[in-house]
Amino acid sequence: MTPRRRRIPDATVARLPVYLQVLVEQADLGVDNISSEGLAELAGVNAAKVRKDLSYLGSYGTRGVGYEVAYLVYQIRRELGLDHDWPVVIIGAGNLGQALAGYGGFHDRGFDVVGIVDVDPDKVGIRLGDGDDAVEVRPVSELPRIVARSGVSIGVVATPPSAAQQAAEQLVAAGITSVLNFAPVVLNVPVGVTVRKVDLAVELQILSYHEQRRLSAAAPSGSTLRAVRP
Amino acid sequence: MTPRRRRIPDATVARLPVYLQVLVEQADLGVDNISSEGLAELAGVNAAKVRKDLSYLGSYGTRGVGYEVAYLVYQIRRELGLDHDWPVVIIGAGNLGQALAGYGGFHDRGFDVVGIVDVDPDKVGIRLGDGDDAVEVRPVSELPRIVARSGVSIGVVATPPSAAQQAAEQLVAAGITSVLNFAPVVLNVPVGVTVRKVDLAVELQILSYHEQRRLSAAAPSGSTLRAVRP
DNA sequence: TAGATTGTTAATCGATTAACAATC
DNA sequence: TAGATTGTTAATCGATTAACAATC
Repeated sequence: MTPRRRRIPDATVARLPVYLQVLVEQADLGVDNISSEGLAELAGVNAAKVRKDLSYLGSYGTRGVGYEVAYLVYQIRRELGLDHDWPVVIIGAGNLGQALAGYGGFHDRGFDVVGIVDVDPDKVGIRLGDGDDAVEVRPVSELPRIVARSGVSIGVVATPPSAAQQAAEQLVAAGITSVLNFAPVVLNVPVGVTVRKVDLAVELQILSYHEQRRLSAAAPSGSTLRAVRP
Repeated sequence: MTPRRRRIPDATVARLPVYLQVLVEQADLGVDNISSEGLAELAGVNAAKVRKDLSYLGSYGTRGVGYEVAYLVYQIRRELGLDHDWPVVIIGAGNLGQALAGYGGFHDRGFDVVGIVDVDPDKVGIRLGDGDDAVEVRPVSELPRIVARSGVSIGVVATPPSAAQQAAEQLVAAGITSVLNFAPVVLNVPVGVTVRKVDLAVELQILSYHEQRRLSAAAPSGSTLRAVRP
């Protein structure tokens, strides 16, 4: 009854997809072996971190030689659960929802948008994406059926902020256990449901902070840009 | 010549926009004062963290009372450089670039898309967004002019992965100092340029990992879902 | 064997949290 | 004054990194 493998640190889990991406690229270039130093360089991290991260997966390298690219790709994919495709459902077919449904980057990396739903009857029926991967916007009432039919466990919230909490509840009620939230609100979900949040404006706000610092670093010390204290 | 303020930890900078979002919401609801406990609850973190984070900005609370919402909004905005709008330019007018240019969430939070460029002549001329904020796709050759005219310092890379590095170089050459990268590649930029990366598929991959764990936790110990070791 | 590179240990660093004196 | 809540200290935890023995 002991777990087969210790928990992998969050920080490592977040980097594994980056290593995977780099390794797949190298495999395509015909590279068979790579050292922690080489992988680190390409992934933009340091070599000790690469070795430590990979050591959580097991001892898959060869001392004096490095790591076999194809084998490492296989192991990282297996660890992340990427050895099979994942169906995904999107709730909210506005600007962003439509772009996500039509975004090839998901399908390319093993995620199939099997459904997109919206409350707005005017949006229902719109076809998004192309070829085999095209989906049609359906009413929210069909969410449970879509989830049940396709065995979806990952849902994407792409509604306006005011509708996001209800959307999340509808996803959870339909059986979704992982949520990717694009709405700028904090979602409340039952324990056991995993939420990740991507707030596009927040990313810009953080860049704004860095730009701001750059400006004040550049400003002369007697600058008029001084902070105002009450 | 000493810096007016110690550096704020990255983890804190990443949370400030969340506090800001919650505080603006509360201000709209007519709430004047909030305790670290209340803000923590709404932001989904713990109260000690809120107090520590806010303490990096200064001592803006009142013991026994809490924080004045409006004043905290003002201070966080000032710290993040959000006391004025920021112009933003997008390179790449595919699916994602078009969605970002038309995405109201940027403008709502103080970011103006002042230009979007693409190498594809077929894309040039497409109008995106609506009303005052509409922009027209322009050729990449106009990038330097757009940056110079609008004083843009933040650029968004929304090209396919194969074009992303060159796109980043064009942004930097045009004078951009902060880059938001949506392409699934590691960008190489000169020191001094800040890059943040948002990889939509990576977010799904991390959720995939959590789903995978959920499955193997649920599977009986003699399950056929056992990992294959060589 | 000599050279290279992993996997792991131990040191360091940074972030989180509990606890509480300060103070409204 | 009594109750509430901040701001800060100190303890804890987790992540990063350097260093090096193990080993190909």
